[in-house]
Amino acid sequence: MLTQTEENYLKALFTLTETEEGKTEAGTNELAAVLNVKPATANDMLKKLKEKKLISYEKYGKISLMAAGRKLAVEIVRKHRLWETFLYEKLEFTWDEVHEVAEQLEHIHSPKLIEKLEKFLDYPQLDPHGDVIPNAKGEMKMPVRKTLAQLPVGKTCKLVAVKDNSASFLQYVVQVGLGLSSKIKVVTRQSFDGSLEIEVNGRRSSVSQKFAENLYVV
Amino acid sequence: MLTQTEENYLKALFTLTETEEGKTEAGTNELAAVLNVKPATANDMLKKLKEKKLISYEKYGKISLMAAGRKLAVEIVRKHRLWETFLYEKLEFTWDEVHEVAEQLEHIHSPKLIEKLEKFLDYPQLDPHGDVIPNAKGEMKMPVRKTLAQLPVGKTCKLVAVKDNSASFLQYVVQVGLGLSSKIKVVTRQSFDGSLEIEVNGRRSSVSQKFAENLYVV
DNA sequence: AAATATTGTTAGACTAGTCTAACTTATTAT
DNA sequence: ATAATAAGTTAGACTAGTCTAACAATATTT
Repeated sequence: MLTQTEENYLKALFTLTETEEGKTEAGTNELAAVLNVKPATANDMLKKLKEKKLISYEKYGKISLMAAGRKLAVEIVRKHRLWETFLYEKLEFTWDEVHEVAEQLEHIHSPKLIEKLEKFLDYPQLDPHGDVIPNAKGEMKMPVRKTLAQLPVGKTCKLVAVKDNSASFLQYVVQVGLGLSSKIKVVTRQSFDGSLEIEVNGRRSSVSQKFAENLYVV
Repeated sequence: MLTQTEENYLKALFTLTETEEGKTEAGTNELAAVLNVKPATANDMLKKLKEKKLISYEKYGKISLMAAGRKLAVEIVRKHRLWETFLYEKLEFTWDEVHEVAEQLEHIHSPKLIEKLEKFLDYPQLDPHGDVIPNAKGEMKMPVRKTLAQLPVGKTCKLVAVKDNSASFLQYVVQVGLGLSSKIKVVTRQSFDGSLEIEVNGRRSSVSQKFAENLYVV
């Protein structure tokens, strides 16, 4: 069985190599940065994970997950997102509070617990941030997602997810009056810089293109 | 903040010094035994916990919890019992399955999580084994508890807790047709050895005095 | 009270995970 | 194509938690 630390490395590699489109490899420094450790530390762990045949990696080369490693990583992501859903839906946690606690809960080992939790939550498809929850087989059906930046002027849409899950971004989102399932209307778009004027619950705000690109809508 | 290991030592000391009536101290070997480590290991940790002023302990002397250590221990017991209640009541875990998973969940650090979980469970007083759940202030109101062995012949009672929480005992309990809240009628008692004939859901069984002493009833 | 048994302690070693500091390889820019 | 920069690696050290083996103190038995 893996240690929590090993699990964290696999999860980080998963998000690093599968979140950004087309990317399938990561580097030592990059990995160390997201895990808040020094490159030397990450390097040691990479050797260990290679030894266990969970990643493929050669000295001075790029890192990628092997099938067994990816499977374990997906399992951890699944647990993380199910716990986030539990905290949000059953325990009244807010959007930006769930992540930190789920970081701990994702390391609880008990297949039965996750099965039962998923059932209790009635087999949710998306977590509170709108990210896909892998099913028990490790499959993630990726919905095609559109960002607010792509929506034509005049149209109304519903917020289903955010791309950036940092607490600072989430707090900004809340500040603009947005939450999951909020209705958003695009009032105007500046062709100069792509910034938008939007309307949420009758309240108008002006947001940058970058902001709009971080909001997934349907 | 304490490590999981430190938390486990405090919890073990708590159960060792407060579960048995009148006992307020423990020894190194005894502690090591319940934690499944060698006495040498426990000895190292005792020095560390003493350093942190969580226990009182002198070389070759007995061990007892100091106020700060006891408070932390109670907090862990509280978390353990709330999680057991959650697993049993919400996730359909059985009586004998909850403990193992709760051993992991009790180490999640988040005051808000425990507050909300307690509220979600509607402030339960007893866990699935009938043990008292300490409240947020760390108070445990100990109910006076009667065992089945003390019940007069002819009386009917309800099972609220068991003294021995070992999986083997719990499985035996289930075998006799008993569960939490089961109604039990004492049909006969042998004055020779204190053994009882009991009736549960119309089904009669004969049980030893020792068995009956491990069942708390109201 | 001496012998024996139990209980507790110490010293030294090991693993996992981390660090710093020095070094090597690869990439980029002039 | 060489110098500068970035990325990656190694060696050695540290902490936490564990072990074994040897030793010391305390308790028990005869």
